[in-house]
Amino acid sequence: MPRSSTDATSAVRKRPNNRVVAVAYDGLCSFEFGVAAELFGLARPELGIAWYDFAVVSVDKGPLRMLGGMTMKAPTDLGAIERAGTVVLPGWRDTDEQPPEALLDALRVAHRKGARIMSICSGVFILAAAGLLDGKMATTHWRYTDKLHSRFPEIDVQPDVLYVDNGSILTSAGSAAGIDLGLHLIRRDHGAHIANQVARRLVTPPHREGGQAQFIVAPPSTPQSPSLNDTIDWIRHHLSDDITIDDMARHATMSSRTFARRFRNELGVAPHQWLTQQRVVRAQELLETTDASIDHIAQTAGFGSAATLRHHFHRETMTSPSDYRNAFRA
DNA sequence: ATCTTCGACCGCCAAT
DNA sequence: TGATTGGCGGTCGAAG
Repeated sequence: MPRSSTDATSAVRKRPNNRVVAVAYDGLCSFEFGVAAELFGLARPELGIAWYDFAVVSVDKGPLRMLGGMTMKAPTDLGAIERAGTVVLPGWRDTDEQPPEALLDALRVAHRKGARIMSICSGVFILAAAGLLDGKMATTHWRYTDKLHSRFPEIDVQPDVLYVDNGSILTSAGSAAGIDLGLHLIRRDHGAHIANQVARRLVTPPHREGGQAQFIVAPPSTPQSPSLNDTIDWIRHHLSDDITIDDMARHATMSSRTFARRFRNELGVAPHQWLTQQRVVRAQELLETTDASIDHIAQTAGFGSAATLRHHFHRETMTSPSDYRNAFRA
């Protein structure tokens, strides 16, 4: 699994800059913008924590036309981008149009000052134009991957992933993958428990919640078969048991070879690898919400020993279980 | 740190 | 004819 430079300690960052700025423009992609507003702009008092401070900045003077025929207004002070902790690029109106230099400058400054920048769908072309993706892995909507690759050959385009996390530069595929990437960021900031509550409010499919892998592979390209979904639910309810591929295949009433193949096609990871990711997520939740010992959590999450838990935990999150607990259970 | 064992994964291919 | 299935075996990595 490819790994690239990342701010591995982001999970234990001390005083996060929680200002999130979404970049609007004439011809705004309404859905992608809506994803950003919903995830970061909706007040969530029920979580009992300080949520993000969400703002919108436009590169064009209003009124801005939005996809769907509405118009909106937004302030145009691009300085807000340079002060943001997180910048969201919710698409771009035309992948062939060079974004305004003022915007690219603001993004470069923000990046230099440590801000995270995430793109949804065609928003990746803005990051690319700013040169912030050179030598890095990135993704976008499958309709644009070829164009992105030919226009920016120095970018390592990943066509088959939901999103790519380079630490401070994050890109996501088709519109809805922006939700997955946003949840991934929220998980980095606030832990799996909070992120799962947000996901539940959004009613997104649970198996897309994933772990903290930097690299989440493609969503289903074929219609999901009901038996596979049933089996996935079954596995999620039996994480603490010893489950082999044969057990899974038997539950799905398929041969193990066919099960493994179908599983990989639909979820993008091999069955056991996915199982391990789910177990790490379970361990994260237990670390955040209980005072149980690491040993006990390891057993409950289905790992044979605390050493095994630590091994996989570190691989997925780049931190140790106890550091993780300290960061999210203050 | 190193070794052994065992299961997972995946390419290949024949059968359906 | 093309797509799907499932068995085989080599390789790799996890677990202890």
